Amino acid sequence: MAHPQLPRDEVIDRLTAVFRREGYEGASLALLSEATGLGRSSLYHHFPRGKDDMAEAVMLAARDKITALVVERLSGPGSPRKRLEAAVRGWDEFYQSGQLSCLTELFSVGNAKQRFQDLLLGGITKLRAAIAALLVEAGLPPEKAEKRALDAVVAIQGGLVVARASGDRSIFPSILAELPDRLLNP
Amino acid sequence: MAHPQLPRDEVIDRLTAVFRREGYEGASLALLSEATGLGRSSLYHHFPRGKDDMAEAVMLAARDKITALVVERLSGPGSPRKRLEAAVRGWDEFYQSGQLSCLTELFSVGNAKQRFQDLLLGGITKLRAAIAALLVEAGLPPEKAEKRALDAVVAIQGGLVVARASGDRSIFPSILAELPDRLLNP
DNA sequence: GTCTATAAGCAGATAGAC
DNA sequence: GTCTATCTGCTTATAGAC
Repeated sequence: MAHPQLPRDEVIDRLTAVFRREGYEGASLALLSEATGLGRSSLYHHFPRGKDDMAEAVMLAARDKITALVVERLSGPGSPRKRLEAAVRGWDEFYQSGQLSCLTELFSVGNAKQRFQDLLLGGITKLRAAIAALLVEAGLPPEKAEKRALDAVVAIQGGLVVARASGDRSIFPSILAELPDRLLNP
Repeated sequence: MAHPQLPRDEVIDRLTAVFRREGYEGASLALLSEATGLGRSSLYHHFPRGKDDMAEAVMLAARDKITALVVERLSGPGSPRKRLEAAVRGWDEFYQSGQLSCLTELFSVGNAKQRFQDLLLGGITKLRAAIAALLVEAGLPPEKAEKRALDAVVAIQGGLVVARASGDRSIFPSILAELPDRLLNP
């Protein structure tokens, strides 16, 4: 493999798959190298500070993706229910129906926690805010909207954990399907 | 430290703390040795297959603890609400109000996943069954009871993830506090 | 049951050729 | 932009003294 010129986005996608499967500590340079088809030194060329830089790039790309697939749909045009349903499809796509684990989870353990806590907190905060704003617009009192927004984030994260630990692929889609009614119910 | 004769249960508690903080891959023998005050070789004396054996002992001890603190309380004497409230106190104690992460989460990633998936699945299944049985006894139709039992497990796991990622200590206790009403409501 | 010493291998990381 | 070769330190694991 001489000059494959794999585009950066594709490289980051493959790195993301490894971090999701193995966790931060488990994602060794050997695995990351194998997944991308790049030698270690090539990885260091693209990510000078090594694994740290790769993890950061993965986190930023995930944030952008969840912003496009979920957050922007929540605050886009259309009725609150339609927007919520669009966001639900976005979550399903982002987590591939629960088969993929969440980086939030994996990057909040051990060494990775200290480095990425700010990013994690920011991501969760924005997501909660976008859901709450939609629910207020749908007519819920602000306090109730905040509470349900947190419930939604908790249900999604918990759904991913339980789905993975149970090996049951139906759990996550079923949680997502119930989300609109559960949130919008008066 | 010559012959401290630390009881096995205490050793396992200290190992548990490391696995919870660092994850399976992040829990190195150096950290495990430091936490227990035992040299590497002493650890191998107690756990001949090394880290694998330690992790297994930690998982089995956690299963026993959650059985005593939660599952047995759910199926114990008293009204369903009282039993549920007792179980909620058990969860709070087991997770120290959400400050501790769940082994379910940490052991369902990478290498650890293959080795411990059976244990994880068994634990979640028993917990779901115990909650569902209590809800049926409280008058809910079986299907609804099953669904709410899953919701409860999801809320707890998700609450731990979100609490840790947010660094907000109030989230987990607040989820626990709402659980009885949320589950028993007709 | 604990310790010291050590082995063998893999981790992350770097230098320099092409 | 990729490669090969190499380095240092840490990883798991074992042998054997006390």
